[in-house]
Amino acid sequence: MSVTIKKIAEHSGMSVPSVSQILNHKGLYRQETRDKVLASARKLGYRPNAAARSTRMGEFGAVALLISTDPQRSTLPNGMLRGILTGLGDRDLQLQVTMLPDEKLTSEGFVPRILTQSMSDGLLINYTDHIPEKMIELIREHHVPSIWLNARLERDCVMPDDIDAGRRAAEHLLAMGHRRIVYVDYSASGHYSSDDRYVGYAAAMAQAGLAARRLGGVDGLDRRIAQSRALLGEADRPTAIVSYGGGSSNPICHAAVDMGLRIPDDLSIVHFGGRPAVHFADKLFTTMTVPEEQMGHEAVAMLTRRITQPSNRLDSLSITYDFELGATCAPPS
Amino acid sequence: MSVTIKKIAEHSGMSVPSVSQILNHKGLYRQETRDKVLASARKLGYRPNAAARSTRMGEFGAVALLISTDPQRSTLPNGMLRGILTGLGDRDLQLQVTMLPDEKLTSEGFVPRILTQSMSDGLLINYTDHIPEKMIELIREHHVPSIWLNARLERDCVMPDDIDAGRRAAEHLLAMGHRRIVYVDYSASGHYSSDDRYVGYAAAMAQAGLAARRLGGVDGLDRRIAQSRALLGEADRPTAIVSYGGGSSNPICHAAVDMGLRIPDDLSIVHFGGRPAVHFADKLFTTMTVPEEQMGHEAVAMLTRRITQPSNRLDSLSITYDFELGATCAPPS
DNA sequence: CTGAAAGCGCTAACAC
DNA sequence: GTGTTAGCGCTTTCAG
Repeated sequence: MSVTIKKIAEHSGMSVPSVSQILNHKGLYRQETRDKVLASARKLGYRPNAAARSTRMGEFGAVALLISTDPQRSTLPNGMLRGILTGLGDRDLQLQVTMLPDEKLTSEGFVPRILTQSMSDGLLINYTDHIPEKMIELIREHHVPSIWLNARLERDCVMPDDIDAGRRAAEHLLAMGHRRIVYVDYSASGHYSSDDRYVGYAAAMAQAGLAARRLGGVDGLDRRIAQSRALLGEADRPTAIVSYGGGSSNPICHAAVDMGLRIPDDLSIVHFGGRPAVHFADKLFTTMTVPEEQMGHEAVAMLTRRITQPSNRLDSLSITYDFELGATCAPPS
Repeated sequence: MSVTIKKIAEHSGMSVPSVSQILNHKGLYRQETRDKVLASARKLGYRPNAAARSTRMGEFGAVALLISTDPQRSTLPNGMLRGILTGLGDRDLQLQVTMLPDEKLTSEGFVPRILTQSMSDGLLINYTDHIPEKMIELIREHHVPSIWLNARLERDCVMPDDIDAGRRAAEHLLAMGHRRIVYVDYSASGHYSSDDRYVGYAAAMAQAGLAARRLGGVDGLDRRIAQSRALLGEADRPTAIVSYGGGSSNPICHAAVDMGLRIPDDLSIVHFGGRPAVHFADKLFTTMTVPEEQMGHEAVAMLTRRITQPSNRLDSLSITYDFELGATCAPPS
């Protein structure tokens, strides 16, 4: 059926090992013989069998990306995917993608094949949700080099620097002269970034001698708008918002517009988000942009280091956010 | 280094093939022996080597997903990924993801390994951009079962039914009593869906004895808003819009709000989009939702059929959009 | 310069 | 019931 080295050997009148050598640019063969073999290979449409090669070489030439099953949220940020794919491409590695069941739906004890078999040279684990303890144990036992993304671990982990980002977001507004700045977070994920961004924001506020304040914890768009409206209706209403993300900015913006407050003239907003940055009406949000692509890239770099030196655990890497200047911030009126 | 069947054989005092048989629940061995072998396997932490198994079996247990490199747009719709991943999971297949260079950046003639080597049992090709002719040729020559997504081919292809969706979007508005309905499309992708959605819309308009009208072809958010504003400022301004997608709805909505037109009271909008549906202010867009997950699922089903019966080319599959009733449509005032 | 021999980890067929 | 033999496609080593 398929074209093997053996067929090329027969076709070109050479031995199997010779063909292998020539196809891999090894050995000291006459140019004439090389050409003959290469011609046969091309003519027959030869494609090396990766599995056989892996078997022989003892490596797979592939790494796996484990993502959690989350019906709602974006499970695989495209920037990160791009970063990973280009990073792997440079090293001639393939990417295998597997969904990891999260804590809730692990009832039936399903374990993905990637953890029960040996089929990749390393693991990239995008830890956005709650992976069952059992899975984490399995990953440990697997003894395959692993790098975690978006987790908060001492070693072998790549994460965005949310504290720094929170601080810089607040500092941007403080530098413009804002004093009453509130942190709004309507996400309900429980991810550590929620707290970290607040911590950074609060640190900047403290340094400026100002009180920090955090809003959120309300479910449903209507109730979020109502809460935002209450905030903006206060006597000493805030002049600026640090918003956890798009889902938090929307209720705030809608409430503001509804109350006749203009953005950015009457209310400034900095928020966090992925690429590409989003708009509010015709205005680009001033955004602390998650360095997704770079995270993917760095994760691959770390993983390949761990693959070549399996014993060396690596210090985790914090990646700073990009700051994207939009049109949703102005000095307070 | 790693635990092989051979080590289990030594540890349990059995032969290599016997261990293999027992691990694969084959042969007629005594329960006692089975237990002995399984115990050894567990104790040593055995993980079957997938590459060796593939070599022996002549199949890879994996399919590849080819996506195009597009820095801007979402290259891998998450719904589709989910559909593919769950579909493959049911058949115990792995997913390999590869980026395919698009027409423009193929100058250097880079060919991904997935096309030069034999390393998957089939290909899923998400054809959103312009893949170089040379790549398509290579895919043909590869002789590996392939299914195309989002392309418009007679065979071996899964696509959403854009014509039907365009028609249904218009019909929804017509049924509410709208007569002046305009199709707005600010996408610049040149994807066939642009035209197909219009064709469906136009067909519904024609059937109602009304004139179809198409707006778009303008670049930059400001100019789009300006054009939208002009449209809504006309004497016989439209009372409803069928919008190609979020990027087209935004300028329209912004212009409407700015001109004091309320949505949906003064202007109704139906648009096309992925999941989850998006909001305009506090209102969910009435949306024709791309059946991403189902497309992924069906594509896998078709691909596995082609893998088991390689000669049988399959008729392409059109998948109907889901209709999601939002709050952006109302009868004309 | 080239080919014979050996082996990667695994499985199918067939002895005994 | 279990072990022997053979072989998947490929690469490495080494003899000639």
